[in-house]
Amino acid sequence: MSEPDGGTVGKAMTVLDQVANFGRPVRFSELLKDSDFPKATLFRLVQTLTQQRLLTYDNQAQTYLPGLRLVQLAHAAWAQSSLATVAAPYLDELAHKFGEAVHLAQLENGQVLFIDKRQSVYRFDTLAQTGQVAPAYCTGVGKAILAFMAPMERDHALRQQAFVGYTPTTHGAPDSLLQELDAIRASGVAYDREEHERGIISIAAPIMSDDTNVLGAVSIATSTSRHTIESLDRFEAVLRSTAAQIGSAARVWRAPMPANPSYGNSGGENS
Amino acid sequence: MSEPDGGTVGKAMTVLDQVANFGRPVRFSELLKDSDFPKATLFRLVQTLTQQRLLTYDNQAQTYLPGLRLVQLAHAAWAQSSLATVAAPYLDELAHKFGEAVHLAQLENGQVLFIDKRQSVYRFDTLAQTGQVAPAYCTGVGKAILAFMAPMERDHALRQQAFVGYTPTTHGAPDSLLQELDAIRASGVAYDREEHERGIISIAAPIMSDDTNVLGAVSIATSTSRHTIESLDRFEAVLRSTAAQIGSAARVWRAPMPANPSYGNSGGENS
DNA sequence: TTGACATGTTCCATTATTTGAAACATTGTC
DNA sequence: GACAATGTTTCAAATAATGGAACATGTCAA
Repeated sequence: MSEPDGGTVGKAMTVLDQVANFGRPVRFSELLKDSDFPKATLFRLVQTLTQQRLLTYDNQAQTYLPGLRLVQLAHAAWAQSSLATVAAPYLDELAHKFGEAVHLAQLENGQVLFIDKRQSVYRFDTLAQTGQVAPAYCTGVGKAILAFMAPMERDHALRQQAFVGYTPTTHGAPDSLLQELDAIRASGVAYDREEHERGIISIAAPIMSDDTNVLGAVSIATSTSRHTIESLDRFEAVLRSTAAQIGSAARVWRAPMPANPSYGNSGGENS
Repeated sequence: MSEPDGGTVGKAMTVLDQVANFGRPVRFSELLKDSDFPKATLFRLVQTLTQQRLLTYDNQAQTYLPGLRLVQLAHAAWAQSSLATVAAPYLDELAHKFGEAVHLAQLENGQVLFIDKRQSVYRFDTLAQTGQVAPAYCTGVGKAILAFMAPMERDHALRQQAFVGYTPTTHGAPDSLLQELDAIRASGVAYDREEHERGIISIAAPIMSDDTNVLGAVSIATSTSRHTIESLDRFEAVLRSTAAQIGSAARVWRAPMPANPSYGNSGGENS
């Protein structure tokens, strides 16, 4: 981690993230304490963000909060993300069929981002909510995605994992994870064996846009009070076929657009 | 409104909005055609946004889309917006009790922003989804909020209304709307008489944090095939009491935070 | 009341970033 | 092969961001 910023926009985003991560109304001085920016600079950044309605200022309590404009923008991002809209009916079906929690996730900057979810009829709540992020190395959806990524991208993603031990079963290092990813690639499904949250297990399948391209993953999550890892296999067949259906639906959805067919582009991030 | 921008961040946000409003993958040249920015400037703005993952670049199709980082940020905004989290159980209750669609909205920059919703059991879909925006002057929630705003703020908001005629019953000018707002203030509830969408009607109640401060509004929306404006009154009592409950819940929720009791702050916008 | 302290806001000369016309590069088309 | 369209880079000039320090405001203790 050297300098992910550089431009003014980057600095503004750093501050925005900072406020978002506080998870509660935050004072200017609190931000200042946590920030590398000098007082005057931070002040103007916060002011700019507030003007843009990316932050909200509560002048009763003199605190800042992430602004609602973000919710508005996110709707556009969500609606246009190929997966979310396409997958919705399939998630409904899965949730309805089994009554368990269903999650749809994509990888975003090395982390699992939950794009959509369906609640279990049993109303216990996993942490996951739309828009939330979780580590990739210790979630079912995360491992399902990692397993089917192109080796180069996967390595990049693996280097972003923190390998914090949330529970006794959490992977503590890349080695054991890599081994499991091989197994996942062979079997086609990934399990979360209480690796992130004690008492929560899941089975996840990757969503492929084609043989080599993973878009995201679906999972069925439940609690150890109702299922064991073994009994999750009851869901496997339907889960896999649903993931496959979502994949092809996404492929079709993407098709209308190209205008210039075929391209010989070989990887390469921009800048 | 001449130039809401000025800073670099403002310009970047303009571009981000532009991409979001396209509602589909968009090429650089399309953005350029629609933009006041010179080519090189726009190019660098788009590049910056992409680096920040506020935009996603599909180098297959050479198109830009709003980035998933927005979804992540929006979750923070949503979870911390006093209303959304506080109101959730009440929305559940309303939806369960009547089986009709329930909407929770706030005013954001003169527009109605849907913060949360519950689906009707009848599965007809109104336009509203979380994160979507709608005009204030022709929706139940919008009018409920406008009616209870402080006069100065209301005037400001009214000047932001476009008064487009979506249907025959849409208000075409401020005059008739103002009259209705008086009536709403007197009665405590607002109706949408197919003003935004033909066939969709709703009854809405404001959510007040105290006698003079409106936070948002809740509504029950249905279709003309199941209800008339008159039969919506069946919901009025429960809707009003729910709105009141959400209001006091929000008040309590805000209380825990201060740390330094009492404050003699008298208004004053910043900047 | 007074003074010390913490927090938040503004100034302004300096510095660094952004700007954009024009040149360049790449790809698709006739 | 020349042409057109789209996307990318360059570089001096214009602009915006910077941050140390001064200022303002409110808080608290003596």
